[in-house]
Amino acid sequence: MDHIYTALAETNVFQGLTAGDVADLLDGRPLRIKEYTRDEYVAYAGDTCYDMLFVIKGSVRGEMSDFSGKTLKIEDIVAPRPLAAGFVFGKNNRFPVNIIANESSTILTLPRDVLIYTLQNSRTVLQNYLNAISSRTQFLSDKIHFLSFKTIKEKIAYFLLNNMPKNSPVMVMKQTQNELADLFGVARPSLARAIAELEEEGMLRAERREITILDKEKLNKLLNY
Amino acid sequence: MDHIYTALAETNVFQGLTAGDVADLLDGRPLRIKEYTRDEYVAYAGDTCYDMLFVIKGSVRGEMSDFSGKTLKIEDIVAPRPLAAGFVFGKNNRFPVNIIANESSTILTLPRDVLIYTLQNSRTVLQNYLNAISSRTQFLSDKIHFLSFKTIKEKIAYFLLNNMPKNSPVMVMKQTQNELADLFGVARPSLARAIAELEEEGMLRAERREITILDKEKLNKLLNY
DNA sequence: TACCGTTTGTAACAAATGTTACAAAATAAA
DNA sequence: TTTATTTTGTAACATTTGTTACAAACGGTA
Repeated sequence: MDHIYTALAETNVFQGLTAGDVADLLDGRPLRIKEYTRDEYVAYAGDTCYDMLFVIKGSVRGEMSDFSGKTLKIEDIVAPRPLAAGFVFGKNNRFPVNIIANESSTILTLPRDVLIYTLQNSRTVLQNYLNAISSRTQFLSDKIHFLSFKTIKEKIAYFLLNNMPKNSPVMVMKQTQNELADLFGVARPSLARAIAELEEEGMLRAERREITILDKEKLNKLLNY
Repeated sequence: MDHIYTALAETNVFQGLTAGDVADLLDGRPLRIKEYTRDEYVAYAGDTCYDMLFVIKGSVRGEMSDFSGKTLKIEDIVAPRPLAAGFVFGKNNRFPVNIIANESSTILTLPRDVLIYTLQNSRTVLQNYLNAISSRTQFLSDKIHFLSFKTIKEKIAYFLLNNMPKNSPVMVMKQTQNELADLFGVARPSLARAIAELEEEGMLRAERREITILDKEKLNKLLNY
């Protein structure tokens, strides 16, 4: 069991506690541990989420699927990390995605009751847990804000204004144009064209990954309809 | 103070407790109560959110604003309701929107410490709070899923399949086409055209607010690229 | 250096959506 | 009922984005 507690202590939910602290907190509580082989389903989208899951070993992926089966999008979750922390409670506490093992993996199941017990008995874990799901809310909230921009130019403006270094108008992109296009949910040539247009309009100068902001005010105005 | 506790007991976070229970829980804790007049700012977007707020009386609105000021979108929050529950904790615990009073309103401030104390001392409140922010996560998650559909037809298909009555293929829309178009983030005539096309393709029959699903399978397929 | 795979810039054309406008139908009000 | 207002259906046209294709520029490697 020791390696389990050690792995848990490394997750964001138990950070600040030692493996020993975790062992004391959870000692005697009904935990389930299960091994999964490659491509085995850990949970199905729509399943009610009664327990909090932790990836103790290996990695799993979340696949968003739809009304008749085929997969859409993927997120990888590598040990040690909690899984679907935001879906244990709430009105519609169901997995939003299929969870599938990428390799042989170990999943720890922490029943909801045990989680509540733990949250009430460790102020640290409570804080961590609240931070974890709140961060998720904030991340999603930002994402929606971003998605609410209609045109590609607006998305670029928002992205640049948020990621620009503070001192200099020059920034070097970490991503390729292809990765950016995926992030924006647009086609790569469309992104290139939009950048070229912003360039023509004098707002920036772009040369491969290096972008220089020339007119910050004008970029701002793009975002205010 | 009594009416304060009564109002709190009516919020989702304190549901299941009587006003007396709430009074006992919070007795002696440092709560701040402040009155706001119409159009007064309660909080600015970007402000760090140290406390949990409750609208005790009146109503406020959240306005999303951008890099140079003008407002974009609005959500109304009517008493009694908590405000920004998901933004008290987390990495980026800042208000995502400006909060402005719609009328003369009363706001109760519950400092983060008091909130944590309360969560640890009332299992009911802990459960309620977790449910509240988890529901928010789930709501946002659904919203993103919805926004991830590219075409208007896909959005319609998703909306119909999710809101259709279980027994009958006929549904009567609660919203006008205009409201639906806003919800989908598209122009109203574009929505009407998309509905007409789905009709031509034999998936449904639409007559004003009454929509009959004719080919559920075909609608499904739209969502799987 | 020469070679090869990746990334970027660009163009022509197709598809989807927005914009504007207007008339018919439904609904509400007088 | 008549009248006014809202909602819906539709069309023509503009704008934006996607698709496909290809060449130039870049980066790594033999």
